[in-house]
Amino acid sequence: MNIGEAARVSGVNAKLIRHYESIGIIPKASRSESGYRTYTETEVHILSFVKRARTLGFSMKEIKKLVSLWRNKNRASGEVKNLALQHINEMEQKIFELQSMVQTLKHLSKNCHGDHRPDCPILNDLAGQREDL
Amino acid sequence: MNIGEAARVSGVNAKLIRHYESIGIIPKASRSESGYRTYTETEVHILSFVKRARTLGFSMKEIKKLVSLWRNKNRASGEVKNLALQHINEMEQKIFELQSMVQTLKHLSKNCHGDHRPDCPILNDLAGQREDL
DNA sequence: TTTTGACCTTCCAATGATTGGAAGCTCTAA
DNA sequence: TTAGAGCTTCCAATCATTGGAAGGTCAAAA
Repeated sequence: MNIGEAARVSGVNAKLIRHYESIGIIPKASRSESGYRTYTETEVHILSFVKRARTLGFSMKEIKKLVSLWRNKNRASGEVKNLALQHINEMEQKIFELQSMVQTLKHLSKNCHGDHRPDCPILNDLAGQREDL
Repeated sequence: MNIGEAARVSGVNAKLIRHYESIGIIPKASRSESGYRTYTETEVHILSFVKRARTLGFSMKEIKKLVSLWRNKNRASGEVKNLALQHINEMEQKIFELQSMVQTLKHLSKNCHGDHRPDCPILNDLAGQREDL
């Protein structure tokens, strides 16, 4: 299987597959006589694994760890769980921050006429003139 | 006021102030005889404005727009409001995505022993073996 | 007066994840 | 044989920020 087909099957585009290989996320692909990368089902499986982990918001650093844990038959589930729990915490923190920003901006927007008039509570806030919240 | 003091007052570090100047977010600072950047209250005010907008999650591109709207006395509030509303939508979308990831990962973690045993639902999911959700 | 140390300057590189393009080689089908 | 799709490598850009190196400037202490 060439890189193009591996990309189609795994859902990770060819450019990214080469990149993942270059930074050591996935093992180096074997090559055909002419130098083309060739992939087996196992390797495409790893690519799908990476794709899924990205969908779940893991960083490439974390994914590197997860892939190695997965490839290690004697892995302990504790390490994986810790990684997941830590990742959940980070995401929940991020959600909290975003919610706080949304709340502030919604409030400011509600009080902004949003027409041709120049007075704008949003700009006023940014300029340091806070209104009561 | 030198860049160091401007950084202290505005809360934007010196390195970043130079960077903001170089990409045109803030106007070029005037210089002392020896070439040091000098800042007035007005310029520090702009820096605080940028800082606050970053806190609210605006991109530098959006902030560039906001700064120019702010500096333009004849600005219409409509444009600012649209920018804010669009930004709110993007953040809410991001929150939704994060919440979905958290939900999935929490479920998988709950069913993971998290000990020395090798069986791990999190890895199983990543490897493509979805359990019922 | 010299020296120390804090502060300033510019420039270049790295981060993280991905995307883009250029230049060139290989394969397949017409 | 040639067109074009697919592959190769390498280098650069994105975004916002941080880091370091190499060197000039300023104020106060020795």
